Parts: sequence; C-alpha cells; structure tokens
Amino acid sequence: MTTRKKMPERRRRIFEFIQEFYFENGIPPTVRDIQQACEISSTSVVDYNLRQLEEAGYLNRRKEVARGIELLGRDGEPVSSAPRVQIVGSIAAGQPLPVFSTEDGAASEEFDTVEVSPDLPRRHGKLFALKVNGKSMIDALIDDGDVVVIKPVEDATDGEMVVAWLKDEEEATLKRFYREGDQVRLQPANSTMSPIYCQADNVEVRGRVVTVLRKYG
Amino acid sequence: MTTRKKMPERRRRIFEFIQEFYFENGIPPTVRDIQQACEISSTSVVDYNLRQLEEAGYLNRRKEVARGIELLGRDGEPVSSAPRVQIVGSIAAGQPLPVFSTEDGAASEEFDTVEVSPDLPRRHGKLFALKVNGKSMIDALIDDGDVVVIKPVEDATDGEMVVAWLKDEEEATLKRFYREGDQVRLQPANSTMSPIYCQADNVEVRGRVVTVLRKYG
DNA sequence: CTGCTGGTAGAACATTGGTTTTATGTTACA
DNA sequence: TGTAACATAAAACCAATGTTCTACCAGCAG
Repeated sequence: MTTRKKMPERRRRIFEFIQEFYFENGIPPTVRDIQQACEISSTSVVDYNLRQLEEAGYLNRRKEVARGIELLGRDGEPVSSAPRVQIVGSIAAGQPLPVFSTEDGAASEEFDTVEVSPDLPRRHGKLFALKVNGKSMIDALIDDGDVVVIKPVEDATDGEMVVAWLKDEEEATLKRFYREGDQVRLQPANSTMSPIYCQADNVEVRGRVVTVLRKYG
Repeated sequence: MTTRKKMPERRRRIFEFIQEFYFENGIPPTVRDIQQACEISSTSVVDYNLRQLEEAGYLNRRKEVARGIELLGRDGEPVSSAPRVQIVGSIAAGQPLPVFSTEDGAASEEFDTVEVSPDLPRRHGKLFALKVNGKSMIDALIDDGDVVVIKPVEDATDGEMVVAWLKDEEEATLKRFYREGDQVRLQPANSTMSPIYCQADNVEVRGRVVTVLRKYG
C-alpha cells in the first residue's frame, strides 16, 4: 500500500508541474524542465523528489529514457491509457482506411450501423475510436455524433456493447450482445428499435466498447 | 494546403509506427526507436522521412528536443489537445483538492450537485475533468459515474451545460444554464427534477462542459 | 551523357537529459 | 545533545538522442 499522507510543498509543486506540462505539451518534462519551472537549484533534488513520488505511487520512471516520467492514476495505471486513443475515422461513411485516406467523415444519412473496416483493429493493435452515426444506442446514453472507443476483442459477455460484424450482410453494427442458444441477439439500446436475431456463426465480435466520448461546441 | 498524395511505403510505415508507439507508451518514439522498428539502416534516413512528414503536415518536430515528435490531426492541430485531460477528482464527495487528497471518490449518497473546489480552474489553466455523481443530467445523456471535462469560462450562453457556483449556498452544480431577466434558471437535464431559480448575481459560471466521457468495465 | 530530384547509407558530431557522488542543512525524537 | 531520516546542493559523468555531412544510387527530363 502506497502511503499517501502529507506531501512537502515542493514535491507537490513538482508533481503538479509534471501534470500540467504533460497535458499542455503531450510529452513529459525532463528533469531539467522541472528544475527550472520549480526553481530548484539542482537536478539531483528533482531526482530525489521524483524517486519519492515514484515510491508513493504517483508516477513511474522509465530508466535511462529521455522524458521517461509516466503519470499514474489512483489505480496505479498510467493515466493515459484511456484518453490517448485516436479517432481513426467517422462511421457510416465507410472509408476503408480513415487514418490516411479521407479529409473527414462527411455527413451522411441517418444510419444506425457502424461501418468498420475489417482490418482496422489489426492496424491499431490496441484501441481505436469511431464516431457513431444514428440514434440506435440512445438508451445506452450514446448519442448521434458520439465517439466510441473500441478495444478489439474476439468474444463478448452477455450485455456488453460490441461492434458486431455480420458476415452475410457484410456490415458492422454497434449493439448490445446476447447469446441465446445457437442464436445471437443484437439489441439496440433504443426502445423504438427492434433487436436483430441471427445465427451465432454469422456473427463475429470485433471489439468491445470501452469508452464513450461526447464533445460539445 | 499540404499536399497529400501518394506516400512511400516506408514513410507510411514510419508514421504508423509513431502513432502506435505514442498511443501505447504515452511518449513519442526517438529517431532510433523508429529506425529499429522500421528496420532502417541509418538515422539520417529516418530524419529525412520525418522532414517529409512534417512538410506534408502529418507531424511537428520540436527542434533539439528529445522525443520531440508531435502528431497532428487532419486539422493541423495536435491530436492530443482534447483527450489529454486528467481527471482531477471525483465529485460530490467534496474534497477540496482532489488531486492529492483522497484515495478515490468514495461512494456517497446519490447527489445531484457537483462539488468543485473554487480554485480548481485556476490551478489547471486549461481543462480539467470531474466525475459526476448522481443522475441529474441523465436526460442530457450524462450518467452517474461519467466524467465531464470542463473548460474554465466566466460566462455561458443559454442552454449550455455549465458548472455553476451558487455563492450563498457555497456549492457548485452541473446544470444547463438559462438567463431569464435578472434571474438564472439552472435546469437539470432530468425530467424528474425541478430547475433551480436564483438571482443572477448569486450565480457564477465556473466552466463549461466540453466533453463527456464514460468508461465501461 | 549530364544534371536534377527523391530516396538510402554510414559515420561522426553536439546537445539533451538521466544518473551518481559527495557534501551540507533541517527536523524530529529518544 | 546526538543521531537518524529527510531534504537540498553543486558538480561531474555519460548514455540517450537530435543533427549534420558526405557519398551513393535510381529514375528521368533535356
């Protein structure tokens, strides 16, 4: 258990500076960045305090790596893992390779399916994000225009929100997933829409929604 | 206008590697990281291609800075600017300085207000995020447990979702904002709850919701 | 052929930036 | 009052990393 009691003023200052610096610049500060910003006379003092912060579980230091400081959340996980996902493309427009191809996902008709290029998950090992078109998930508090972050997985548990690929139809859709015998029910979280039933072997789970993101104005 | 036509295979590979590396590690790769990953025989080749990528508007290079590569979106802005916000604390628990204080926002009663330390906006120049407690914003598709990212602003337009500080009550709350004469209506986006009316000079807008973020299991 | 452009190589150079060592000041407490 | 744990300093060391220089090769237009 990391002890989190009082924190010396200077150390606190250092930690907050690291946060700000990282948020504003997208890269962690160097020891000397910290030194200057916090008006410390020696890098060794910074180093010392960084060690303390590390021990207290506030951050992680990659050894011998330039700008190797990694901020940790309360859970001890890097704070970056979730937000640091790129929106690889908008949906329903169906561009094959959004990253390099189109300018942006031009507005299209209302559409309740989520077009996902099949190789998308593979091209981005971990997570990727897509913009949702349509209101089929409105009851799950996912609105038209929201962005969903997907973790590529092969399988899902009942009730999870997944990107499901329908082989025959050759389309992907964002729905809640329920196994029912050798059938699968894909439930739109919208009471005005009906579920889709189909053979289990016609459905391929492509990924699970791990985050929903909505931007205003 | 940055010309975006064909892209040599190797260059493309480099760019994609940078993306992946950054997403997975939270820091950009070094020239040599790229060199190795993309099996290139010389750092100068990497440098050359980075120059090209920079010129084409795919990225930015901070001169003489270790790991100085900055990815750009289609708009030419750093891709990170929006998501790179930290959750400074959970709400409704009312810790004054969430970053350093508590272990986590221990579950508390259902509560429809959002406690914000008054100096929070000042301490984090740009954006900060808070975890929402309670369902008062459910009709705005913001659920209990969601995270809202706040941009500190002094004023708001009608209908915007804001963090409003009630001077007399000394509490902050997350509501839609409507000016009505010399009164202000703070409308919970939840049909089962009633709006709060109060004198305009008793209300201080602390910030505007710019993003909503929800994580799943 | 000649020169130009785009791309690749190899090696060295120069700075940035993490780490270490040794010394000093400060506070708490038995 | 001594001693240990905590915190600060100054300086040096050297690995990590951005940058540069020169050379080479292929295609291609004139």
